Amino acid sequence: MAQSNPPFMSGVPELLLLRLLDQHEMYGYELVRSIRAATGEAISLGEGVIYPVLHSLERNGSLKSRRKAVGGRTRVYYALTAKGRKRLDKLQSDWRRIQGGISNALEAPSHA
Amino acid sequence: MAQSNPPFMSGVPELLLLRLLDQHEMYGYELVRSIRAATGEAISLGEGVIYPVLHSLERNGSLKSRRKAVGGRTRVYYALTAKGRKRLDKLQSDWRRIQGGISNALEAPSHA
DNA sequence: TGACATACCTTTTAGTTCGAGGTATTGTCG
DNA sequence: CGACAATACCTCGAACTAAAAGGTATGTCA
Repeated sequence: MAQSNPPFMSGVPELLLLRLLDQHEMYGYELVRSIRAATGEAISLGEGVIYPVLHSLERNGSLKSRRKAVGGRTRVYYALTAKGRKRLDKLQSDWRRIQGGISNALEAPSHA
Repeated sequence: MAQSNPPFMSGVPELLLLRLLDQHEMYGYELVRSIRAATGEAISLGEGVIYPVLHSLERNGSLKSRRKAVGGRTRVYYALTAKGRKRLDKLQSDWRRIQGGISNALEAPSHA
């Protein structure tokens, strides 16, 4: 099944992760819940989305990670690098451009 | 090259086409320019995007088409069906949900 | 004639989200 | 003590789709 290309979601996981990690470092499992909370339950991303994106962002230098043992469990905390902050800036401006463009289009009168 | 997954564009071509055709019938080549205009130049979609989407929307019954000869040239005009209008409603509400969720996330204070 | 705009179309490519599945540890409740 | 939920990490395969480039043909205008 795997509805793989849900409308309007492309790039969203990356934007949200970078945005949340810009506030403070977090680990994967925590991010799953933070995304739901930060978006007011509007967007929910599974672990199968979060972890791959986290890994690819770390690979390309946007994030750095450190392991931390907390109460017997090991957590992998991620934080933004300078490159990650630049990437976030770009994504945010892309988002605003597209969001604005669509707003323009939707605001026009219907079935004129 | 074919930058195939540009951020934030998934579902956008379909939404814009349905939205513009909800105002009045149009043909492909015209839609290419209308999208640029309607979005305030923020979004530009090539014919290689428009035509396939038009065809798939017609195939699934969201659009109906009629050929029309205009000044020696043939144009294929597309118009929304009832099903297309329902599809537009759904996409618009999906868009608003996601757009709202992202707004929430972006509005929170940075690097707390 | 040449060049450009109009008007239609297809093929190939890239890549990303998603669900499902898998492992292991800790905490909780009866 | 045993069972189960929650925590925490991870991988894989499938489905979908936007984009670029390329292709055809006609009309217009200098």
